[in-house]
Amino acid sequence: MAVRIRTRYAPSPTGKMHVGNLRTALYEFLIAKHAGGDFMLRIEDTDQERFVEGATDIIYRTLEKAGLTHDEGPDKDGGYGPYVQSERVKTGIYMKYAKELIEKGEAYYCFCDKERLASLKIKVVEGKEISVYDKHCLHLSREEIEENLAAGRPFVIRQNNPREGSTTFHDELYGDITVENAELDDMILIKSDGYPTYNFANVVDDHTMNITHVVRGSEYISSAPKYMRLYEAFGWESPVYVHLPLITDENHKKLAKRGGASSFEDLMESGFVAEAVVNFIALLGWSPEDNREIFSLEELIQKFDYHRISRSPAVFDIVKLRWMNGEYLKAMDEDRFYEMAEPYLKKALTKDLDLRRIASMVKTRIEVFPDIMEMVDFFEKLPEYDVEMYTHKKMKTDRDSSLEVLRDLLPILEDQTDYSNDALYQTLTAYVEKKGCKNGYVMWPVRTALSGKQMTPAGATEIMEILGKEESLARIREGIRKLEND
RNA sequence: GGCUCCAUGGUCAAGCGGUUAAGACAUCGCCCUUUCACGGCGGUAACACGGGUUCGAUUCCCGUUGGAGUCACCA
Repeated sequence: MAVRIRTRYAPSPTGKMHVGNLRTALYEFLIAKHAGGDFMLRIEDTDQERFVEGATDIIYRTLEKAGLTHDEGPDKDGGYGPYVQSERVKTGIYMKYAKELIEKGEAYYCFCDKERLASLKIKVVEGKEISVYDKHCLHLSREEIEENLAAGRPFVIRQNNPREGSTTFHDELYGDITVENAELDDMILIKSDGYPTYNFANVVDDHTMNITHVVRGSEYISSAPKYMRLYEAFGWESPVYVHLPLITDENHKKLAKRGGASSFEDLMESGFVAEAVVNFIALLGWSPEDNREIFSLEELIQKFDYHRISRSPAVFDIVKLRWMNGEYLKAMDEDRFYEMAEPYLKKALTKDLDLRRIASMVKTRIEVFPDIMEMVDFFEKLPEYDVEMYTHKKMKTDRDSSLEVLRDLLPILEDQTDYSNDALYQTLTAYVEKKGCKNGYVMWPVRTALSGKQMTPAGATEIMEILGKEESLARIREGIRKLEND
């Protein structure tokens, strides 16, 4: 009988969700959904000091926006609750299991104070300090322990790891990883405030919540052997572990927890669409069998095979994300695109213009929404520009030729009454024909005078139609003046 | 520094003993065009190094080098 796959995303509410966390959540979601299993959300808030008000909401919002709907969580009871560790603490579950370990001799009370612990620290290199606990309190007699406890002295509970032998843990991607037990520090299971540490709570919760696949960043790989010691001590079966390669910045360093634009929220604010970001991070560390790159969430669920996850770290390349976002924008339906583009259009344009039309012109030319502003601002006001812009080698234009063309065209355009795109196009091409030159020879200077830009979302005549006769003529006159004064 | 992991173009990556070593982004060039963009076509660019194993290594093993992660009463 097949075991139902259960994965969990277990963030700690300490701020924004960076893309590494999001990818972990995505993969857990994908692994579960690919197999028709359950994806649950568990909030790991055992560190009250780092707890950030509102961070839990960010997690909910991000997951929702990314489409990673959880089957169980604080807001969706699936029978394994509570799903928030600070609430689980109240049930006494962690202390119960810690004491079970003490009974078995696999853990022990430790009453060492900060000073003693600090004295254990060794300086390594570049000011780095490490400390390995010396099992001092392991040797306390039963009477001493009782006495300390009765006196209300603060204590922690430590894991009692052997110093001989070695421990091997298996990772689905990295294979067997073996370390000497002497390397295993007696990590703290229960803190002096009564809360469990991340490591301990993780093991207890994953087991009691029936998690089958634990997916987490590879920064946790070095603590995994200690987990095996815990599973062994409890006599529990270990879930499948899948450690994910790191996502790094351009300097190949682990993405900072609150790095600049590396959080999902920041990316949204920068004008990316959620689907594109999800698609992009899915491909950071995983690749499908074929060469496709654009995937909807549904398609990812169908195609995702976690055995194809890479083992080497990946650089978060915002340039490629931008490209992919552009692909999503091009494929987006007009209504949704307009809805999302509107705020940017309104910020750049206060005149009474056909924003819907401008939006569709801009749609295939931008990568992220804020690109719109710079692309359309010339409709509002002719920007300062250099006369050098009239010179273009491929169009075979220069300042003199442009001046000539604009001078010729001015009276013609003054007489023109129909300022529709079609009519204007006819007028200009008629002039081109008379002159016996290429379209660009005429269009380039006209468009330059109208926009003051190298790049516009539309051609010369369409810009004129949108600008209207009066404004168009004013800009052409301005162009002539500029060229004359040069 | 100890331990662990990683190593194909600038970046993401396919490859899982025999290939002209894919593809994408970026970059460059050409074409198209009412400029740019879009689109189309093409170019430059990679198996870190040294030993093995093998008839044959990008691929398997070892070492070197390089990079990263980790070594908290943080997760």
